[in-house]
Amino acid sequence: MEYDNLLKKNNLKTTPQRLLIIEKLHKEGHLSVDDLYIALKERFISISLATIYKNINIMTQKSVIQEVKIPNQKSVYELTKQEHSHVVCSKCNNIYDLQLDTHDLLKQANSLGDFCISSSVVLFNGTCKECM
Amino acid sequence: MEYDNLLKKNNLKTTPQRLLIIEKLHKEGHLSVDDLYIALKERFISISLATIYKNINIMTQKSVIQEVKIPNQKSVYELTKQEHSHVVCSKCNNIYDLQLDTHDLLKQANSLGDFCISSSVVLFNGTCKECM
DNA sequence: CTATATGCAAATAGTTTGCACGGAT
DNA sequence: ATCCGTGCAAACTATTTGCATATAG
Repeated sequence: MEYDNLLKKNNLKTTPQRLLIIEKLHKEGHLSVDDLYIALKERFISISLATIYKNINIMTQKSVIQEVKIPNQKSVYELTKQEHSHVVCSKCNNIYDLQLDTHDLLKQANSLGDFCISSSVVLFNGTCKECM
Repeated sequence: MEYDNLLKKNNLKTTPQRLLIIEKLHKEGHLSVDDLYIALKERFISISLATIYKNINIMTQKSVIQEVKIPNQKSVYELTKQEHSHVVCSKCNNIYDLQLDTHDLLKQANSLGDFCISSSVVLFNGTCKECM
């Protein structure tokens, strides 16, 4: 199990709770605090919301996971991976990953000369295939 | 005062509190709930946080203003205007507006065929002129 | 005059903290 | 054996709601 390593590398002890958080995020992609709480509750009936929060916080700090803030919605979390964009479907509200070339965008932003831009976060609004 | 119209158009009564919220946002650009509370408190000593929240909520609903969510920071609000991007300076944490051509970006996102993209929100991280 | 906004207090939601116990290394 | 994680309860912070009064139209 590679998740194990991911945790060890960051000096985080491997616990079943943490593994399940990571596993769920891996499978589902994007989950809110409540999503995670409900999901983990299925396997760990007495899990506490505090545990979810503590783990989200420490794993975010260690960049194992990261928060995705979305207009008009609760934040969700995802495993940290290669930089990418998101699409929020305005029908089903699902969130999808998108691999984009943001090179030109960064160049454009830098060309104004007022800023030294290092990274970008792009979020799209639209409709997904299933909802079209 | 044009703000007056902005409110009337949306069936919102013109109150000094609302005018000041709009005025502050116009001048300062991006303010958090607390920023606004502190700012309005100067003129209206007995203003309530509830008033700030109620006004932010209704004006957001009517699209007079809008929330800007930023990674690792409190949300701020701005007057609704032409679509634009934001730069967050990682030194001073100020937020700047940026007028970008996102045409290519949208095209790129649409060209994948999996989504029908209607709009984008772009946020840059970098350093501003003063902090360089 | 009527409808809506304000300010206060209370209620609710969301998140964090401290501590005793249990599990990982 | 030690350190860290978990779960619980309590604390705290953020936001919303209900109501009486005040103000805009």
